[in-house]
Amino acid sequence: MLRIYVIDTSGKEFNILFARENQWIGDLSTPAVTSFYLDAIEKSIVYSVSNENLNLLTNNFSTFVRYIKKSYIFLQRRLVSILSNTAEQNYEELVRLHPELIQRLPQYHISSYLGVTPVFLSKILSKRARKKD
Amino acid sequence: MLRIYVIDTSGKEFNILFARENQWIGDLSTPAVTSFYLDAIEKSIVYSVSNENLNLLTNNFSTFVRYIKKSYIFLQRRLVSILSNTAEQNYEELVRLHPELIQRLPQYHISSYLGVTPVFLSKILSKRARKKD
DNA sequence: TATTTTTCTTAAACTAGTTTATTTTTTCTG
DNA sequence: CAGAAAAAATAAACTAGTTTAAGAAAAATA
Repeated sequence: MLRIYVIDTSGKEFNILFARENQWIGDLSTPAVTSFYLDAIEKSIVYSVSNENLNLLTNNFSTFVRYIKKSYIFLQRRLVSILSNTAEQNYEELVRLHPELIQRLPQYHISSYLGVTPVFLSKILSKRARKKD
Repeated sequence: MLRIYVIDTSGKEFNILFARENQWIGDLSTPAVTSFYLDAIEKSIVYSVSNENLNLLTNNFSTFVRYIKKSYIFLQRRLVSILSNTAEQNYEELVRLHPELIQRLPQYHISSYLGVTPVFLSKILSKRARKKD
């Protein structure tokens, strides 16, 4: 399992994207704009595509177009969620759409993905647990 | 000038993207996922591309790839800003990167873009004004 | 220009989320 | 399996952002 994250000016990390088996992950922006870091959360076998080969793909096939279109939609959806929902709602959505991530990732990676502190996610979870009684 | 926005479950609008003269705007997601609305903020002349023609572009040329790549990077950057900055910092960034939007749009469209209430943006502005004395 | 409508500001009480510190639980390592 | 290290929970004091409501300013319209 891999993740892409950024570090903001205050040194805090934010997870942007996770990748599981057989998934593509990458960053299309030029390094100048923002620094994205790629990190293996679990032991992984990774194949990489050189920039030249990526350009060949880009120019000749619609695979890349489909990939980036999908990524775009995913990102857009995430932006909308983060703009319009509370962290609690976003957590529920994550449980609903990607339960396997919650099983597999340590809590602090989830909180970083949701854009809240680990402490606050823990609060959300204990509230959730109380509710289920 | 155009905008694309969503309406969340509680009926609140969030601006996702603005388009000025000679810019492309659109939504790639299928209607099933989320409803995006397109709205002209000022009197505009708009040209549209049919889905079939868009597919032709997509398959044969790299124009579309460049466009979507750029959009993706823009969106990603916005997500990072919203995750890691306060609304005040995001406003300053908007002033720095897109001052023309601030001139041109009513304040409530800006606040909706930043993901805060108009009331809170007004607070930010008055604080800013006090600082400049 | 007077009037109506829309946008913006201000204030006060509230809720969501942060920070820091301490304790408990879980996981890793010898 | 004991001890160390890492992750998670809890609490308390704080800050960022919301909500509601009322008034002021600006823009549109007659």
